[in-house]
Amino acid sequence: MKAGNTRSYHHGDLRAALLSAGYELARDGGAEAVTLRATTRRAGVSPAAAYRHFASHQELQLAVGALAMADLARSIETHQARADDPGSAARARQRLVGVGEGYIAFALDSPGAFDIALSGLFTMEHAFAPETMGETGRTPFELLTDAIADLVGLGLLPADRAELAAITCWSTVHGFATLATRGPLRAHPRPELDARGARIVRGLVDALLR
Amino acid sequence: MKAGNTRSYHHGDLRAALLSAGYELARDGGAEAVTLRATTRRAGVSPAAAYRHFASHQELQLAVGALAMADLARSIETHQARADDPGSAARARQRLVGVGEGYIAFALDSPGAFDIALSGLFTMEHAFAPETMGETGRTPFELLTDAIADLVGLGLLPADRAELAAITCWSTVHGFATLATRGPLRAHPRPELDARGARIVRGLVDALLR
DNA sequence: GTCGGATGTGAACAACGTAAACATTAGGAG
DNA sequence: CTCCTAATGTTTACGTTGTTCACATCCGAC
Repeated sequence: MKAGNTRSYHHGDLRAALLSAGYELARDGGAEAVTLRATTRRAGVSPAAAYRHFASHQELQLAVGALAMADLARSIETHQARADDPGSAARARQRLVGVGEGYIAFALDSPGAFDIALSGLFTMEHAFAPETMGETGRTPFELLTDAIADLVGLGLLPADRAELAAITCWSTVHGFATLATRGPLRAHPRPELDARGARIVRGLVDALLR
Repeated sequence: MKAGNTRSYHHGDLRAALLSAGYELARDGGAEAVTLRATTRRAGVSPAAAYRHFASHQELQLAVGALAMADLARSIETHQARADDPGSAARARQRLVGVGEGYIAFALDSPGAFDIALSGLFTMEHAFAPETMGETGRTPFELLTDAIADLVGLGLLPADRAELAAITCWSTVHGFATLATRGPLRAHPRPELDARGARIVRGLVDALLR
């Protein structure tokens, strides 16, 4: 079958088409909008067809969430790349700041994608899944632990506080992103949220590296 | 009609019965379990009856969430009361620590209730709603801002950093509670989560009051 | 006592997730 | 090339959900 011929009985790569359709639905509408029927409808296929590629509706949502998670990784990587200072200490610090900035920026830029990436029941295994990796081949969680490990390696953070620091960073940034997208802060204007997010991230990293 | 006579056509106080039934469903099962039909079923009433007291399914969930929010306020108040030190500075500090501890303890003790309290689309108006107040007549959000205001009044926190401190505290605690109940940390044993939560809260308050 | 507004019921509808039986096609074995 | 099988998509159906509308019942004010 020729790729792009949507008329034929078989689709060719329906799994990818469903993921793409689901991601579009998630972008405006969040996880709730990624219904099995709406997704198959958008892919021009009958509802039951999805069951040849996903065991259930939840698995479809999880797979779409993985797409979003990969975009989250890319957002983090972009913000990490902005290391003006080539010094290794400042660089390591910027790597951690970039995790927070990229996390928050992604949530504010595409709240629907952020929603489906994090709303689902992602477990700790999910934290290392290849399909959630960014350009550098690392998942969002790995980018965080890498940044922390670098700081420990440079003696900027005591090793026995590394794990707690990682959880604290993740908690703060995730909490702020949630409050700013789904929570009571979601009505606030975007520039204000950007400024607040930046101050929170820098303030937290400052506090941890002391 | 006599109260408690469930046989009569009219219920007496169906609104309260629905809220109570919905809260029970939420306690095991989270917000997702609070379906309109399940709630009316448990109250021994037809599905459509709910529409005499709530405009929609979402409003029912929101009202049940308010019940949970009030319990959250009570949990915070309980933890705030543990101020061993009568000194006013240590007391103010404990008020803030109590917010974090009570928040996390509530989430870990009754994740279903925590879910419906925070998952819904609560806006900033909701943050002051009377039905979400605890014993002291203050909502969770007010308990947080009160604690911060006290610290400012005692000169322990610069006034211009009060708002940012409030958002940071909320973000961190909310993020940790989310990660520990719905997120990747949910499999971890309870005592470990308690210890981590306590360390995060104390560490954060220490960092802020410097 | 009667009547009106408030409150609960019943039946119906569209949308959803899911399963089972059936239709169509791709791709390898001969 | 042909044929067969496994993979993939369709159809139909079922139960559940939120919601609406016409109807039934009851409380309380007059």
